[in-house]
Amino acid sequence: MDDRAERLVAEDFFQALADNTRLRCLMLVAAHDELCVCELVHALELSQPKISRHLKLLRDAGVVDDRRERNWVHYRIAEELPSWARRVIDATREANAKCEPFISDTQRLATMAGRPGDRCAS
Amino acid sequence: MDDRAERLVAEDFFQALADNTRLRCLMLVAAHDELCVCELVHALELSQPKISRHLKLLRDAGVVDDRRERNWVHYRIAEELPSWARRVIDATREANAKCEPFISDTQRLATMAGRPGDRCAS
DNA sequence: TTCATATATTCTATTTTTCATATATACGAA
DNA sequence: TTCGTATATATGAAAAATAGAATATATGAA
Repeated sequence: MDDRAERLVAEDFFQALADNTRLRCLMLVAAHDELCVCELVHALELSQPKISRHLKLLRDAGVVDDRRERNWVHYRIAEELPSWARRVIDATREANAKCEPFISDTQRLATMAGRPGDRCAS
Repeated sequence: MDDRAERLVAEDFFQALADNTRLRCLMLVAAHDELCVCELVHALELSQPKISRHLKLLRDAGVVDDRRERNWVHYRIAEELPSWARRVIDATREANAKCEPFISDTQRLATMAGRPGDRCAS
């Protein structure tokens, strides 16, 4: 009956960002257009179930979209994300990309071998 | 020994915003330069201890400053707040000011009688 | 079908957060 | 000092979030 998208509630959005694992995932995803779970697992050096659980929360909050391609599930910033929320993510990234743990996350991702698609380092 | 200000950690900042009571306080404070506790209690229609507890959390996170004047304690957005965090708050306010519960909060504040300083309605 | 890889989910314990209530403190006036 | 107003804190219970470990599902290849 009511198929319009729910509006993004600010409290829910900030709740989704209020965890370091989710923030680290989001910063990487925002910087790379699209990343799959195994890339995040490698970059953050955390267990796969932990990454997966937090990605689900981000997806349920409407912050990211997922796309399956063969065995991989690729995550990206949700297209439907309101522009204000997008601006929040961008401002956060600009200010924090040069701080830990985001520097190291980015570096580990960049040097990861065997990435899916054409995202290999060498 | 080390008197530099701690850098604002993104996770802590978003954690501070991840609660409706704190968001409602913050949206009002950001829109009004300075508000005291009793104004927030009136506008949000919540108990004084509850407001006070959440304001303390915002203050400890470095998001707001407080200033005592006679019996009243006035809260404002922290001067030291990094610009990226300020942009986050502004983007949130621009997008959400016309949504509930922020509309009603603003209205109740505007019609509140006996406000301190020269902030009376009539 | 079976296997291997990639990802998701369930379970249970632990930690963290939030709340209402009661009490305490700070300040100014009398 | 005592009172009244404004604000802060302490306590204990309830609710929510997070975690690791084990298990389940999905896809494609053999």
